[in-house]
Amino acid sequence: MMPLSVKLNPAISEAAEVLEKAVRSRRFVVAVGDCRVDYEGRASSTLDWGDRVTMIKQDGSVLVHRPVGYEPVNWQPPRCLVKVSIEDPGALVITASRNQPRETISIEFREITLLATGNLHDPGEFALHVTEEQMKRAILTAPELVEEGLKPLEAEKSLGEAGFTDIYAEDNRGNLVVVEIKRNAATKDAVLQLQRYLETLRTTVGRPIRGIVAAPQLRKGAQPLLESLRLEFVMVPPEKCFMVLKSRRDMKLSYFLT
Amino acid sequence: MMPLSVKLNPAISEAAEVLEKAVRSRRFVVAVGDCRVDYEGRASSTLDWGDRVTMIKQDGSVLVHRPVGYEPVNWQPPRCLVKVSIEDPGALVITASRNQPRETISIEFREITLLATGNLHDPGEFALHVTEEQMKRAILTAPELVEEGLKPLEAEKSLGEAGFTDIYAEDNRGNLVVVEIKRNAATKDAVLQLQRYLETLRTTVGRPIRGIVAAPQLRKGAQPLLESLRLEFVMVPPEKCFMVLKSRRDMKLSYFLT
DNA sequence: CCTTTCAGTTAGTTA
DNA sequence: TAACTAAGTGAAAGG
Repeated sequence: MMPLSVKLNPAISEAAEVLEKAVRSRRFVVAVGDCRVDYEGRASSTLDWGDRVTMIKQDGSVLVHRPVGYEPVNWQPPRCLVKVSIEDPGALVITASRNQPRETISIEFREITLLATGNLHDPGEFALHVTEEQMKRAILTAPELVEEGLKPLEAEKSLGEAGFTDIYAEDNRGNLVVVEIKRNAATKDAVLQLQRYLETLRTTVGRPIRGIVAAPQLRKGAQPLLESLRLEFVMVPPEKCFMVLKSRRDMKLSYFLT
Repeated sequence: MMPLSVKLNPAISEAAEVLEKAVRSRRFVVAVGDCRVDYEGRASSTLDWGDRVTMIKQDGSVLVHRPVGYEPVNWQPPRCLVKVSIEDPGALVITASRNQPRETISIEFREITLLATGNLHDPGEFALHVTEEQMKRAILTAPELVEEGLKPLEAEKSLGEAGFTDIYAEDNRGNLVVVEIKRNAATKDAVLQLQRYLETLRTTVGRPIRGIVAAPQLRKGAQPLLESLRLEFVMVPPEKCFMVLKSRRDMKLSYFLT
């Protein structure tokens, strides 16, 4: 990778110079130091003096991280305008703003311990397996994951106002079946969503319709609701979906190999 | 602040030593380098080689940031177990795992450009203003934000199964009023939630009941639903709430000062 | 500990 | 661009 420019305990004026240049040429910045942060936008916040890690990313994202916790305490999303200035002598201020919504954070440093800037080269592909989308593909590929004899008619049937069903199918006794897929334990909300789909469909379709929640698990609180609405739950473990997708990939592979 | 220990382009073995010690004594770690990441847990993911910034926080959180985007590409929440090991010579691996749910990420470095460790001292207080809670307090303080003559009866009236209303009030014609507050543009969901409250209330209360969504804005898609359910929308800008809370704070202050 | 709800949610997809 | 929905959502509050 390209070498980083690293300054230890730079003077505020020197830090400003380096930062200014890095921001202008859209380089990555990591700054560790004693700062305070103000935010004004959808809400507003203040954060008093303390040691934090600030990152300015190559797309203009700005993140301020405290020494604990998963989330940044303050931030600005990609494509914001970053400016560097010296307000008082001895006070370096980074301002990051965007419109729509109009938001600004300003980070004021009174001491910078570490300032590293450089170009990070990251071409690596990221792949996340078994999302809800993939569960749907798996069920469309192998409907027996939900029920033997299930025949998918449409994925994502539109119901106008009410939204989209995950899977719209037919069982082997001629009932229509709406399948609502969740990759996590299904909540009441999932059950209510399915119910809304069914209500909408029943106003336009004369045939009997079943509603099935397909998920790895059903939340305790969702069980009574499910029963009272006469809906069904089928456990579909993500691993099985993964196997289906994997075997499909393997088939494809063998198809190309033979 | 306590000085950072900073290594530039350390050998993998030296980096492992420094990291191991830092993790053991729960110090903050920032590492910039060429790595790949695997994750296995609720889902699973792989990330190929590239330059990233990895932080290990003092509470055990682990974050891997690509050079773009707000979110970490991989992470582990606070209180996970972090281990450092050398797998192949020239390959440093950081493993972070937790139970409940059982999850692991492993970060394999083949090159480390910058390794900084130290104790960050961050006592600064963080204050976020005008949350939904504060909007509620503002409306309870100044009900005219919603409607002239509105008299709050209860905040958070419990409706059993159906949840809690934000504000339960009475208008100047003797109607009951349920106010649903959103700090952002109100969605269909907000309208449906309000509708559920009203349905529940109407089974037990004989008086006419109005339902009002109080929010800075109403989402377009929520408008027809609102009308069809005969509910109302009142625009309540967060700035006005902020002013009400501010003036209340000022009053309190003057109360203490006089 | 489990469940519910909110978030300055962010991010992705589609009309 | 706006709206809608999922997320390895995370975090807080309540039972």
